[in-house]
Amino acid sequence: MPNNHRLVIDPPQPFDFHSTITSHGWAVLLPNAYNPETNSVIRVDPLPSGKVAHLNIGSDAEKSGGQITVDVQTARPLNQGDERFILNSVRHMLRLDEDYSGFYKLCRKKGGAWKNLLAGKGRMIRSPSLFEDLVKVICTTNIQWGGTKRMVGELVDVYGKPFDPDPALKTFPEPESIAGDAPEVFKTRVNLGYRAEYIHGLAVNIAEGSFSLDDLKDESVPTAEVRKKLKSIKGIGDYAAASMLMLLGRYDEIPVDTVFRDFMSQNYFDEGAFDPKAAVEMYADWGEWKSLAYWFEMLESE
DNA sequence: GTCCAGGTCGCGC
DNA sequence: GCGCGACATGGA
Repeated sequence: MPNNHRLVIDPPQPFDFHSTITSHGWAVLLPNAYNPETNSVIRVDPLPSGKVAHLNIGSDAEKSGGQITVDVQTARPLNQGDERFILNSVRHMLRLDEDYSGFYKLCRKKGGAWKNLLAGKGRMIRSPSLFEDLVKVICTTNIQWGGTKRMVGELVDVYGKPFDPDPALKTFPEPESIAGDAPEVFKTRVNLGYRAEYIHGLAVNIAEGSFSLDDLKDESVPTAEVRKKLKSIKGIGDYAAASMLMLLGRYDEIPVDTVFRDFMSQNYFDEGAFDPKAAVEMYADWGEWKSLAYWFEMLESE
């Protein structure tokens, strides 16, 4: 008999739940799933106690600003440590502790459509763990979105921990789980193409402790150093590093990829005249908020 | 069948 | 520091 438990979080103000979970594709990359009817994100996660939990992260209010609800389902009752872990995890995913006042200040100054962001937009959903975000970002390079979903889905299916009441639902793999297979075996169990050795290598390095994710999370470390550390990971180049920096809450660098090229070409350049340096330069006055400004300008224009 | 994707690597200059 | 081909895989 599964155990159900509801956790409630009061978000900071302003806060737009729907904008946060739909701010990019992460909400539909396994183990995440988006339920448009309830406007919630579902996901399965391992807990410190060893249990596996099914989370339904939603917001009770129709409008932004409402309480965040986390409906947790587990095979056996949660203990306090698990509960705290889930709350921290959701806070991290939704970036409830990130300060956007500097960004909003610039939006107010710019006026016009930028004011639409003041109602609590600007948050981009991320994964509970940096390993998951790194793997997912690597899986967005040199491939279409459908391919990203397939590869991430295979990883979850083969290396994730099943959720007892419904074993088809699985967690995102721990580095140890992937590192437990030899690289040759890993390659045959999931079809990741040339990315297989990048992801397996990263998992091994993290599992062995030779690559520390804590350095990346350290807010006192200058962005240039974090960037360098990110780029030392095989498979993480300029675009992926800039994307990871965004997920880490550092917005000084714009990820230049086909999405950026297409958006900028269409809106700011004559046919075929796109110039990446000039395009990036257009966001110079956003200072430490450049990539966030670009991203939400693009979302708002859709 | 052929092309190529939310790029990156490793090489040669 | 810059240009360029190779890169696995499966969907378009």
